[in-house]
Amino acid sequence: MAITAIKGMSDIYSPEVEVWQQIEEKARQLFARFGFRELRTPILEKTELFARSIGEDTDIVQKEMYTFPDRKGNMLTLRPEATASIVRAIIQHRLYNVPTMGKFFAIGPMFRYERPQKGRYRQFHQVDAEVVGSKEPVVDAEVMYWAMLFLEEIGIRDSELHINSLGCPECRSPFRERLVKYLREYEESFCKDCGRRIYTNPLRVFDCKVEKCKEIVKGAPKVLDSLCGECKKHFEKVLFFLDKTRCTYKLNHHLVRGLDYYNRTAFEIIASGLGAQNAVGGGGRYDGLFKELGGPDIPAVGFALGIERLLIVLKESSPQLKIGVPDLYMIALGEKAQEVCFSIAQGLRKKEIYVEMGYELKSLKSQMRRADKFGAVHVLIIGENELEKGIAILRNMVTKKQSEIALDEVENILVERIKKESE
RNA sequence: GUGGGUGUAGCUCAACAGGUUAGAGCACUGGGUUGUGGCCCCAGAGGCUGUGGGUUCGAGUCCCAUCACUCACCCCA
Repeated sequence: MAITAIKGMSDIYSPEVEVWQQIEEKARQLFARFGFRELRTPILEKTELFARSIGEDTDIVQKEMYTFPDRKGNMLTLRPEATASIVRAIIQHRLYNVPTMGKFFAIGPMFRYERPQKGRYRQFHQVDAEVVGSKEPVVDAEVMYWAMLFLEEIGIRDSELHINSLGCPECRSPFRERLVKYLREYEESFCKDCGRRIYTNPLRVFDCKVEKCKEIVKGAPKVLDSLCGECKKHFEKVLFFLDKTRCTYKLNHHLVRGLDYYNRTAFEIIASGLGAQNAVGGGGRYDGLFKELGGPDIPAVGFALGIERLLIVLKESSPQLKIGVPDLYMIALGEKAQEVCFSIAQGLRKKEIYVEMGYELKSLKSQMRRADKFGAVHVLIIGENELEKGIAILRNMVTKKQSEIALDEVENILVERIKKESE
């Protein structure tokens, strides 16, 4: 049995990889317009970092991390998300003191040990953004706007922005108590999972898919009604600025995030076609995380988009993009001709022209077929006859017109012609 | 970790209720007069039917196990 890739981890190759490149390129461009700087961190970190930031009791830490000892016995973990590493790096290098910084982005692989399914893989990739140093609601709105604009620019139109506020530690715990009290009254009626959730993570009961649970939850106290004055004001301003961006959004008081570090603003971007996982991205504010990780008390907001999920959504709507069509396809008939072809090809490539050539000395017919498969418009043919006359034949595959070009002028003429066409 | 579905050619799939050399389309290679592509025609190559057992005179087909893929649950991007 041949060796295959690890479960849940895939090879990305053409033509799909070109879509990846496009998405990444687009993200970089858009980040630049907003003043984000790239921050590349190692994909491996000390396990403790994730345990402390994501939360010891979360599923991610409990059962989804790729954790193993290195040769010295130190426990290491492949990052399951980007925020923790970025915050760690910012603290470590005191990047919060650099006045021109504060907006960071990262693009790269994340790892979670889960059973793969549609839109969920063990190695997956995220576009991640973090803004640190401001507690202002404008920032929350701007970050969400970035995400929505990005989706629009890569061609995803029918996505929904869901938003909620989780409050701060002060208003969250009284709310939690009230919620648990309410849920307990119906304890018997809940599904098995929710019965457990009441004690492990009561907020999660909100997004249970079981009908009877949904019914009960309708009457439950809402987070938004329990916010303290400050949190309420913050949330209202976030919505105010969001309105200014003309992004449409939905208040979703059932929205809960799975990581411990979130407070106040929480949001998710939902799109169809993803199967059971309907979120292409999500994020929120995490004002306490820096302090938690031993840094100064700095507020921050961020989010992540799953590239694989973006691709799934895109696949349904966008047409296949045409890629890699050579500017010129060169055909050589015979060894002598191949020698000439070879040097012309390299010369043209040096002048930034995409040249393909047939490396096998096959019949003209077979080489023409290959040229056609590449979709080449211009084909240059050199055989024994041409060599004798010191020329090459240039055929336009669309018009079917052929012309002769002197061999020693081939490079210049082609460069000129092809560059002119591509303008 | 739990449950369902599926494994036949590079890809998409056939093969009545077990029965001869396991087929088709697309893709691939060559050819249709000597050196000209697409369309069409002809030919060719390509499979230990995921793997290992079992039942049977006989297994792609039935049974068991195992692996892989896939979907869903838990949870998340």
